[in-house]
Amino acid sequence: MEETNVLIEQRLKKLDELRRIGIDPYDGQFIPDSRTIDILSKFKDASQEFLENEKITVKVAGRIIALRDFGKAVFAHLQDYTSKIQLYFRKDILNEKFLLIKKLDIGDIIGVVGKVFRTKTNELTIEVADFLFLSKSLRPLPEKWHGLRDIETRYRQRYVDLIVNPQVKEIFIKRSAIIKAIRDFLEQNDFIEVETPMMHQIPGGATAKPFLTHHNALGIDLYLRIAPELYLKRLLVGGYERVFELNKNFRNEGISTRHNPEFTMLEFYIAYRDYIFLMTFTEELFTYVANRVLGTLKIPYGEHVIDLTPPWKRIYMMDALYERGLPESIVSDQKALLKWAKDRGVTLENANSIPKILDEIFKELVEPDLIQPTFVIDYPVELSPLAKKKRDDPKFVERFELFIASREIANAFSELNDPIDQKERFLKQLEAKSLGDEEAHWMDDDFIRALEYGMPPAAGEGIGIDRLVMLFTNSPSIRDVILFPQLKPEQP
RNA sequence: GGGCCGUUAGCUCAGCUGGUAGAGCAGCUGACUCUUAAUCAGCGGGUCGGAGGUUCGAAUCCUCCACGGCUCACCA
Repeated sequence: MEETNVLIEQRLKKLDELRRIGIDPYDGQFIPDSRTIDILSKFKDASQEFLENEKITVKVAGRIIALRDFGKAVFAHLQDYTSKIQLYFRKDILNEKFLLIKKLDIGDIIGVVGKVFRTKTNELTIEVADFLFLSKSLRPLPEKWHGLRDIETRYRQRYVDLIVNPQVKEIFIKRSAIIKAIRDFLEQNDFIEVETPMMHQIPGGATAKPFLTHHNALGIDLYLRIAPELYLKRLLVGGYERVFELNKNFRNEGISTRHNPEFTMLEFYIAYRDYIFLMTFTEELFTYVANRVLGTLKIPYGEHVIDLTPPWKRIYMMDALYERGLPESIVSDQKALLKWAKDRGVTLENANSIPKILDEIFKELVEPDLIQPTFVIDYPVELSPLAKKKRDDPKFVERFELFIASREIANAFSELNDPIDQKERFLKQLEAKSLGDEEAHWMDDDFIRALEYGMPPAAGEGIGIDRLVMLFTNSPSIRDVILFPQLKPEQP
């Protein structure tokens, strides 16, 4: 990027002038002893008299974000990771070093040594006794009131967004806290965290289109994983009874406010439990995280207030459909079902079977109303090739999806551990694949082999972490909770 | 992929039915030792997203393209 403009040239000139008098503004060594937020809170109530007597000297480092020049005195604001504090430079204190302030720009990173005092307007300020260039900024920052608004620039140059939009920085701090809380909760419940392959020879564990890559030395194609599920279940076979993995999945599909091609997923598996157990466990997990990160169970999201107080609503998928007026008498009559759905404006492009039609009806007529946390229970077996069938109704599986604010946040089921049933389900998926269903599951012979050694009965769940963070930070787009969302290249 | 909207100075934005580009902030020069949207005086800064077209004349109208946003479709 060879772009130059007057502003950059002026800064390059200052850099050159500094170097000519023997100052390399990238070569500074400085270890701060205070963070701005600690100074501000420690002396929050200290009077100017007290500060005058105590002569408290601090060392802080950070970025200059405002400069006000008065000739023989200069005010500035310095921002570090925690907050920002005012600096006061005086010619009669800094003497010849005061001239260096002419080379200082908004955006520069400096280290400062000085005394804490209060200005006439009562603002805690550092009277600078000495300062050091730590990094010269060559590009101008966005202006101070409007900041950086342009969404494209905010995503492409997130570093600038983070410098000038403090609320953006807060979101990612919160994201980190959420993930830490999840890990702590699972570890308190005797789970261990594992890492399974991200490069799969057979992409499995979800219905989705994978990314394809190639390993040169092995001479084979590999797929970026669409889910870790089948590997985590192999670990159940191996004897781990509580495992989780919290990391990226990759799906070669559309990008939207709810989809990024790489996204973060929590999957966890627990032996000797079923999906009913997981509903309560999920309520506990969410309330633990919400209490720790937000300090409340009532969280604002868009125009709604989501109440995470358990127990959450539970409804059978089919009952939800009947509640919307679907006549029970037509659910096994594909033609009648199609007509009923079409009459209500449901789009049915790929719905070529009864379960898929039901799924479409559900998405269009039920999901939008699922604002408060709701477990939707028991799905048609065809939609869930890795879940255990219901004992009393083999057309359905023991599965729930958790919806909050009309979004699917979690998906869980009692895991299918019957190798013969699993093999048949895979064969059915292969059939669908041969009929053109690009996203049907692949046969995974090694996974069948693992099940043949015996997998304990278990329950497993996946939680979309990005969507969870969206919910907890009141963010309308997934790009607001992913530091570097995927975009098309800038230059063609 | 479809529809709608957007792209003008480093940033935030004006720019009417077509007449050759503006403001604020930021920057530069100068004044100013308690300001905080500092103030005052002066100055510089543009491939108007790109390419074609219409026109005497295009930031403005038309076409195509690129990128982005929202939305629908697709999709956990």
